[in-house]
Amino acid sequence: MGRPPCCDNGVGVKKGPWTPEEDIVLVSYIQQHGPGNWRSVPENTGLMRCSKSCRLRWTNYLRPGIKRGNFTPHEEGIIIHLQALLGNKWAAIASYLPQRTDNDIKNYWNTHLKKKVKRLQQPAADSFQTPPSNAVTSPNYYSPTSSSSHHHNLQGLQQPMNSSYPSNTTCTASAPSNNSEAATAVSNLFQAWTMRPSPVATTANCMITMQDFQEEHDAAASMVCKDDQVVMTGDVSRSSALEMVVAPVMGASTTATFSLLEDWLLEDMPGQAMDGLMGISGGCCADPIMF
DNA sequence: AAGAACAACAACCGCCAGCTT
DNA sequence: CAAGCTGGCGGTTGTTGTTCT
Repeated sequence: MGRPPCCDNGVGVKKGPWTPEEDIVLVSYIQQHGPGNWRSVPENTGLMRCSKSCRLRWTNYLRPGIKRGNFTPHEEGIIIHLQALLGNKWAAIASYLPQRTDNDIKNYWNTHLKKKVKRLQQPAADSFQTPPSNAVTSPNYYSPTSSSSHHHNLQGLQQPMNSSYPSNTTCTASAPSNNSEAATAVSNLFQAWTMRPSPVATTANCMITMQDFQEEHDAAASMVCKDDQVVMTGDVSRSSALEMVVAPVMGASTTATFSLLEDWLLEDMPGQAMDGLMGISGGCCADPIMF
C-alpha cells in the first residue's frame, strides 16, 4: 500500500525556515478556521507550503501557550524520568508538559539531557546495557527501550487520573502484577505530581537539580521540602523513597520527592529501578489504580 | 580577526495507525 | 476488503549562532 509523500509534487513547494509573513498568514487562517484539515490550509491561504509543514509550524511554534526558552530543573526532572520510563515517546512525555512541544523536548533531550544522564550513569554503563538473561520473560523486568513496554506505558498515560486523594487515606500496598500496572501506576504518579497545584510545584526552592541533590547525597539520603525550604534528613531506603513520592500525590505532605526519585532511578539500571518500584512492601497508597 | 569545531534548534522525511470511501 | 487519505510520531538533517583555537 503505502502512500506518496504529501509534498511529493515538489514543484512550487517552499521549504526551509518560515518567514514572519508566512507565520501571520498561517495564524490568521487558523484563528478563523481553527486547526485541522491541514490539507486545505495551503490551498486556502496561498502558502507555498505543504500541509504537513503548516501543521508542524503551528504545533511546534505558533500554537498559543507554547513556552520557549530554558527548561527549568523541574521540567528537566520530568523529562529525565519519563524518558527512563517510556523511552523516546516524546509525544507522551510532552503530554506531561503542556507548554512544551514534543519537538522541543526531543531536541532538549538530544542536545542536553542525554549527555547529562550518560555522564551521571557512566559508572553503571556496563550493567545498564546488559539486561538480565530472563529479561524477556521476567514479569518484573522493564526495559526503557522495549516497544511493548512503551505500549503498556502509553496505555497508562491515557488513563484518566483520579484527581482526588484524601490526605488521611489509609495506606495499604500490593505490588502490581505486571509491567502494565506498574507503568500505569508510575505514569499516574507523575501525572499527579506534575498537575497538582502544590507548594512543591510552585516553590522555587524546591526545584532542585539532580546535580544539586547528588552533591548532597553522600551526606544525607533523603530530601524533604517543608514550606519554602529543602531539608536533608536521614537514611532513606528505596521503598521509603517511593513513599515520599506517593505522599504528596496523596496530599499528605509537601515532601519534595522528584529529585529523590531522580536519584533513585538514575542510580540503578532501569530494570532494578522498576523491580524496586514493584517490590514496595511498605504501605503507601490504597487507591486501586495506584498499587 | 578568521576559520574550525561545536551546540542548539527549526524543519524535513519516512513510516505508521486510523479513518473513509 | 482493499486502497487512499490524513494526521501524528520519531529520527534525522540543515541552518544558524556561539565558542574555541
